[in-house]
Amino acid sequence: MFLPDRFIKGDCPKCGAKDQYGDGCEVCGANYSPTDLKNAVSAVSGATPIEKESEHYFFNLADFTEMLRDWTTAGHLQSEVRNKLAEWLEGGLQQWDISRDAPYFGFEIPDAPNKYFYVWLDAPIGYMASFQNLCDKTDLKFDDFWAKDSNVELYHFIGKDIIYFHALFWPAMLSGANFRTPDAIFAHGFLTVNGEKMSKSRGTFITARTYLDHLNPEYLRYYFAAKLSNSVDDLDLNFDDFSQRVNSDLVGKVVNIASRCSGFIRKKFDNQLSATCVEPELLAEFIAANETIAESYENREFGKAMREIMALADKANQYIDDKKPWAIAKEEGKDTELHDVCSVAINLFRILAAYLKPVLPMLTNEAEVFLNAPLTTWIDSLNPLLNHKLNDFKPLMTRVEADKVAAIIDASKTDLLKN
RNA sequence: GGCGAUGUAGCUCAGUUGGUUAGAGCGUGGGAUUCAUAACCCCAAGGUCGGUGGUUCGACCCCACCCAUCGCCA
Repeated sequence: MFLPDRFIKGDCPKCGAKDQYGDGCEVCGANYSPTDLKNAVSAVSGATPIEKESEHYFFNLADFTEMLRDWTTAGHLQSEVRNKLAEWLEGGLQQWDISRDAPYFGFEIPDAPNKYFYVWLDAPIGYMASFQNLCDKTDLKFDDFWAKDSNVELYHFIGKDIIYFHALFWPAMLSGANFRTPDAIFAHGFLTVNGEKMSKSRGTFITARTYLDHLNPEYLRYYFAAKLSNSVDDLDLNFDDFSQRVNSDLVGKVVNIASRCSGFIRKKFDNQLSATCVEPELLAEFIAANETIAESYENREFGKAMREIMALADKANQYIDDKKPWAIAKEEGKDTELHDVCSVAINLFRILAAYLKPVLPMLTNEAEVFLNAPLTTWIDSLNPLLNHKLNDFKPLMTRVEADKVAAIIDASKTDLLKN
């Protein structure tokens, strides 16, 4: 394989320091070419590199300097990303080597035997190809989305390691080919596990498949949402925090609201909600929150959205605690009050379920069954369920169990041995 | 090595244009309660806001340098 400078290590040709990279010596500060290194080896395989002469194809990125300077500073990028790209632009854009010699994978370059397109040239084009494939099967029109004058919104969600390909080369490629450019590139950080990089040897390299074999995906969806912001910060999956957070927020708070009131509704009122809403102000407050929650979602401040929703869940539990339906139930002639209080709580739960739907579709489906009412729209006006028949409540979500988490880690270690 | 970021309570994270005693959730300790999947409610402890200088009447916030961590280097 082709070895970039830093994948070649060896002894400094000037001071003889060992284990130096191919571009410069960290001991004496000398700069040199990787071919000057003594006792050079591949940092990847340890093999001795050989020199080959090869013709390469280049993308003349510098031709797009002005276009990129405008595009990268026009609100399409996060500020951290913009700063990073400014570095490249200031240093002057170099030609981008877009060919690789066989053996390589992907697409062979036409009329250039044994030469292939560099993977990051064709990978984003694959987005368009996939979409064309979809267009072929539906009524969608490719040009409506990708033509220069398209006003459809186009976003890419990527990891921070591939920012350059999507925020620098990709807009230049699209521009050069006379296609529209993305409205925005959203970069996320990396996922760490228990504060460390995922490591196969430590058994912390966890695949989605392994996770799914043991735990409900909604746990992870919520945990990620609760910790995600619109920055490129890394995100840590801390299993202790994960279990506590999910159990506390989803089971202890949100589901608990329905759980603790549904029994009264079922036993005393045959699962029929009250015909009147006795707390219109409280419900209005919950509904008013839809604006800030929606704004947080829109801004990709998912953690903020989850905090806002959980604050409402706390408020709902406080309301129940304040009214004490279990005490009301023991008093003669207070059935109406009991009915009203529990019905308010169920309606509060419904609003929370609607807010959580983007993150927890399965839980929301279960809630819809229980509520016997669809949550197909964003709740932004007062429209409580009144005189409405519920289905019997059954546990909407069970707690994260410690042995399941341990099983994931064990399975991850076992998977490693198999490979 | 160059560059970009990150560093706030035991854990995970918020802190809007610098402005009184720095916040939340979880965890911990205490209390209350028993409707609820030992859940919920109330109270409390706990932080030299990575370090050192600087700017300012005033800095978690601005500047410089340093340390640690992460990433990128076509």
